Amino acid sequence: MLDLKLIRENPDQVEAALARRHAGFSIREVVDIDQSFRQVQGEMEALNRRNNEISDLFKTGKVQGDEKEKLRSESKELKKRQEEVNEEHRRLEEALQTRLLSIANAPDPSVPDGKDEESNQVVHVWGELPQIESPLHHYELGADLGVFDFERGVKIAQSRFTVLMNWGAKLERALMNFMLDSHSERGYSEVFPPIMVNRKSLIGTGQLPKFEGDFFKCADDELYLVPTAEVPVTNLYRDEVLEEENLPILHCAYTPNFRREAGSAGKDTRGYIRQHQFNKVELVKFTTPESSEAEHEKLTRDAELILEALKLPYRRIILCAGDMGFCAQKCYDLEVWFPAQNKYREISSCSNFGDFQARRANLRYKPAGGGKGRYLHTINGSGLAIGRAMAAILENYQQKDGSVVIPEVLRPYMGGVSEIKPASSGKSQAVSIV
RNA sequence: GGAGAGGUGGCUGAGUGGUCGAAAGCGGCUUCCUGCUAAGAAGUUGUACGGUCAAAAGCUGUACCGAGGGUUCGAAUCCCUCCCUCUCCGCCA
Repeated sequence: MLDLKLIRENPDQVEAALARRHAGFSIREVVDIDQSFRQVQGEMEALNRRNNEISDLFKTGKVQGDEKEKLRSESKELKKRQEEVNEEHRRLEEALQTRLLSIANAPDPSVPDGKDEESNQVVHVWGELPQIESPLHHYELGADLGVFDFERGVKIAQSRFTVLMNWGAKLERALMNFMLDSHSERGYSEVFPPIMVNRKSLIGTGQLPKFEGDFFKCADDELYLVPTAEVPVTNLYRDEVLEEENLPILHCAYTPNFRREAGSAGKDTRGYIRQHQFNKVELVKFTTPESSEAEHEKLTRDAELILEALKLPYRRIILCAGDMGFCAQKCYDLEVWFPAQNKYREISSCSNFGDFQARRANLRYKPAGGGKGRYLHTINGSGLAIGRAMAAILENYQQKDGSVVIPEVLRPYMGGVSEIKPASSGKSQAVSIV
């Protein structure tokens, strides 16, 4: 949520910043509503004041006889008008609030211009692309290795649900543990939150009210399956005032994530990279405004270190203003190399939200030098999407015979197994080369 | 699921329909005092949104005692609805 005062005082500046998103966000309406809202509030307060005066007269016993009746009827009269004014006030407040909640964050000045992904810029590229002759897709390899069972996933749930079998299940778990351990060592404290959350939490991190149809919602309870650990973890401190000396707070969390993928029809229909349910380790930071930029860089770097440890070729791109998510003021995507697709695909998205989420979720801190609570800054990023990491490993580590080498850092998490092989029976086997 | 208790300021906790933004204690802040630590004394201390002001301070208005309604000139206090928390019982990994 943008600062209403900022909008009120610098409407043109805010409007210009939002225009960079090319998404039709306009604050003109907000400015108008705000103006009438404050006017009506003035009227409402005047009525209240008079009413308070009247009851004060009764209180001090200064009125008697006739006077009392007169005041009573005046008060009744006031009340009628109050009802109308209150109704208007309420209506305007709600309108203002929903408008404010539906306006995206203003892009940071360092974010490049552009309308869509065409204008995203490569920041740097890491790793050497593997030389593989006619590489197989991860889902082809995975089917032979017996690590994915796509058909049964559909049978027991729906399309875009996949069952991991055997070494697939183990690899997924290995990735999860490896990532959590790595981040813990780097100072992120681990959190394992609820994976169902209430509406307030989703409003706090910006998914609602604008993206209502994107999430799975329980029919009989006001609860949603989390689309990302960002939601429960960021909302941990909702409506709290933290101490500056405890900042920055760094958390890492594993959760499954659930997304309806509305609007993705036809995209990535094969394979494991766009699922309704997928696993992810998320990094979340709470910082002061002064340090958020540096912490954002560090967090992005922490995500990259996972890719480097797995020896997966990747590149970092900075999203242009038009391609950034709703809440972000600045965002880097990490893209990992998929040999069979012959391109880089997103595996992590690391965003600085400034005080946008903090304002929504009422996340504040008390400055060390004293003074009023200030909104803190929130930053988060995937560290990493586990399913995509697994798919990338299958493709990048594939051998001529259809076997797949396990990245070294994962072997301790896989019982020392260094390679998985397809078997004629269709069941995968593990071979220890060490 | 059944029965009961309760939601008040950063925390604990009192509160008779008006003098209650709300006692008291703790904590926080400021000052004083004792050579240090600790203790002691006095004062001060809610938030939001408006108005005034170049701005801050100050002053000032309104709202806020879980949420929303109702009764009343007037509600933390009475009534209704909802939400949440806790305890006991049942069920359960």
